Amino acid sequence: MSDLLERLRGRGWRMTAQRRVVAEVLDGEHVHLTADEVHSRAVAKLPEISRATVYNTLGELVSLGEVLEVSTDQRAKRYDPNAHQPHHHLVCARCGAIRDVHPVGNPLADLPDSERFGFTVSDVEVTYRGVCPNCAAA
Amino acid sequence: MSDLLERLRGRGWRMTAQRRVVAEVLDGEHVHLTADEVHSRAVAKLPEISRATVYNTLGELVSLGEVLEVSTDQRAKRYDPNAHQPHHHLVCARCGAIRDVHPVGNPLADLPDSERFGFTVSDVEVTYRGVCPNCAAA
DNA sequence: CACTTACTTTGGACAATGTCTAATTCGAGC
DNA sequence: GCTCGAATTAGACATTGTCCAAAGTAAGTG
Ligand SMILES: [Mn+2]
Ligand SMILES: [Mn+2]
Ligand SMILES: [Zn+2]
Ligand SMILES: [Zn+2]
Repeated sequence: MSDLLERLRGRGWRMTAQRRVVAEVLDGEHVHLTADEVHSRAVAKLPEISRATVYNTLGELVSLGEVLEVSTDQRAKRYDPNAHQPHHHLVCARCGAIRDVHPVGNPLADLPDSERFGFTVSDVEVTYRGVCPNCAAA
Repeated sequence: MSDLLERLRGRGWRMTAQRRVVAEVLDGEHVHLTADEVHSRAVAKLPEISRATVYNTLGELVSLGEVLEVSTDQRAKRYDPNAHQPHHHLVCARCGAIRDVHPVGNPLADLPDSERFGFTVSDVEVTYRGVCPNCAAA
């Protein structure tokens, strides 16, 4: 994660204990935390960090393109540090577990012109749903 | 829409003015209204209908499989009467316009076993994003 | 190192969306 | 027309997120 912090400092980001902690919490693979989850974990490392700062920092990381906002359910937005490799998501319908996945082919090509209604289509977002091995065993 | 009302009556649905109005509001193609929008339009036809009833009725229609809940943005859920023909969505990033689309091929087949993490994958949801002709012209 | 200043953080008010409940009303079968 | 279980209602409450004015601080300057 010092990669990320270095890059951010290079972009003129003022470094604070709060921002360092948020960046630390977001480290890892298949990480898709809600703002509230980020806040809880951040508080464990820096008890005085406020909810507003977590929201501010997440918003900035998204603006900078260093974190993605994903919404796999209609509850809270989730924050995804895997911003530099395009991917989609596989979600367990029972427990909510989320994995990053890389389907083959280009889903954009699957939308015929006759189904584009004159839109300029530039992006596609795919969410697979199913049951994870843990939940299937239970 | 009397199709829908007939079907619902057949399923033992008690018919009320409120439910009739909600069903009327949801009639049409490419309809994807929020609960609040449904409420506004319902109030225009039946001024005393309450917010709670709109939420209740929409929830029941979803449970009955007569209306789909779609979330194309991370704001409010949208309610879609086109529940009997599987489809995906094309969304204008500027104005939020939503069209029903039918991509070719089976997107489920595009997810290799090596990318399934042991999940039993049963469903996929695709959202295309772009700019609609109206917004492109402006 | 101390100073300065613009940037950051903070608590709490506020907003948007949705859920729940207890009291009242009502549809529809008899 | 009655009756009764089902539906409606207003409003309290919950969750998620935004905004603001006041206080604190990172980091460049000399
Ligand atoms: Mn991801
Ligand atoms: Mn639709
Ligand atoms: Zn699971
Ligand atoms: Zn548009």
